[in-house]
Amino acid sequence: MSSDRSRVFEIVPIRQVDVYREVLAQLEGLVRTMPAGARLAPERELAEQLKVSRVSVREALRALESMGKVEIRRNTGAFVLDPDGAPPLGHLRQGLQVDAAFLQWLTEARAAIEVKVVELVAGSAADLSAARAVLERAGDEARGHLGSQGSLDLRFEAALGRIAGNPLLTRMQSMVHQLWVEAWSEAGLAPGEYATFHAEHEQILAALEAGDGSLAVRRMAEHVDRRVRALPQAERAGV
Amino acid sequence: MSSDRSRVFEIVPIRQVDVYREVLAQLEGLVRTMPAGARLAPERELAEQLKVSRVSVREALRALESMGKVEIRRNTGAFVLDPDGAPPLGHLRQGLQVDAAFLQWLTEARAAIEVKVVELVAGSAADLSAARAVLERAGDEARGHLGSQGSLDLRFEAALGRIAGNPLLTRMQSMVHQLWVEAWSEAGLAPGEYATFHAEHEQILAALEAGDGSLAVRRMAEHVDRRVRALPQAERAGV
DNA sequence: GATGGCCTGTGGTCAGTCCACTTATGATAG
DNA sequence: CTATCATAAGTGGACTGACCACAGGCCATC
Repeated sequence: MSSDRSRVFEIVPIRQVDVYREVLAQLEGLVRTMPAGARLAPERELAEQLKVSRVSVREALRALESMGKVEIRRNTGAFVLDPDGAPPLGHLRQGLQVDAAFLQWLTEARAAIEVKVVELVAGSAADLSAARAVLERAGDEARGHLGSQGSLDLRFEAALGRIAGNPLLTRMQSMVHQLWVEAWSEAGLAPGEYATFHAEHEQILAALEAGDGSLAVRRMAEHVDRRVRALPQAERAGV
Repeated sequence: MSSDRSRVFEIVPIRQVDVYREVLAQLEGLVRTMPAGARLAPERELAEQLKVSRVSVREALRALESMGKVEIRRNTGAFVLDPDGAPPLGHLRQGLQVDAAFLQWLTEARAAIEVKVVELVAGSAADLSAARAVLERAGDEARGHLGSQGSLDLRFEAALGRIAGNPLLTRMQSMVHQLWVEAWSEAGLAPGEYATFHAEHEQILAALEAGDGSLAVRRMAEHVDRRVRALPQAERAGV
């Protein structure tokens, strides 16, 4: 063969690019430069600027949407979502049904996150007033109209998450919280009496405010763990 | 007006359903019943069965794809993905660039997960031989050709994750690991000498095998934490 | 048995069209 | 002047029908 010549003519595989992937990449970059809530250009305009068909733009937008990066509102446009908002859970939930085992797993995952959050907050000497405010307000709401019962429990912990100042952890916390709400409602179980949670939250925050980090960590661990033990026996069978 | 009649004819808002959403929901259900690796019906066929256009099917498939539930191979078909495989990270990474702060956050998140994993394994008296096997093999590979250096570190922990038996935690661990690999390579830093990691892993596993859970937990916490302290000074500035 | 051409199935892409709804505009009635 | 209600423009949702490029199997040829 002419293997000597192959030194001169470099043979290189031709990479096959999907148009919609290219569009997706560009739109991802575009979204990154835009503030949350901003509106993207209309599909037709994007298609024209990118010199592709509307179909390709739409497919890319669909992908962006299910990645949780934009929200597409009919007849209105595509809007950039807050990265710290509700995350997409499809992958985490895939193939898992809400039974007693799932609630157990979810509790363990939640414990992992929340305990770390408390640990970080304790070690940072950060301003706790935001958490204090949330806790007070949740208490008031619970004593008044007991409307939004379930999520009250999580708001305090979300506040701590923000204080911890770790966006990665905050987002993972947000996933777990969302799963938590969905799972308990799907299982048809009440998450429990908020009054109890409130007292426990109060103790956790008190420990943090007193500067006793390890006590706060221990209390949070117990706080989350108490949920599993409170599961009805009937549900435990369905593993 | 004839407000008295409105008692008889119940007026109810017409819910606006997006076809592609409906298709997505059905395909999600379909995928759930199929084993990983199985192939979905061709787009044209799905479209015909669902009585919708191919466009709508394609948009739903795009969404499924970016949710990490299926893989679409050109000219070949859509295949069901393993839920415990590589998860989509788009949302977690959105808006965050890989700098020293990010590596710090990532380490904290990883610590949260790994410590919980060890805790669960310690409390379950499960069979540790799989972890032992991975550890030995990684050691051999490291001593031989030092090809796949970085990920060796994570394989042992992934094995522990599987042993822990919490799919939710396993998937979150998988996300963190994938982020870890990407981040270190993007930052252009070597994750470190595997020999050191191996020794630490050995100690963790030894503690588990000896039944000393709290010691194993402590060692894993230190193991992960050591990474942050090892960050080059130059990188620390770029917060 | 190996090679190379051919056919079919399949995903990728496009242009063009129509529809339903949101929003803003502006005319009209009070 | 205010309030109300048609009207028109803008926009996402959906469909049709077509064409392309490639993977994989089939088959005749060498």
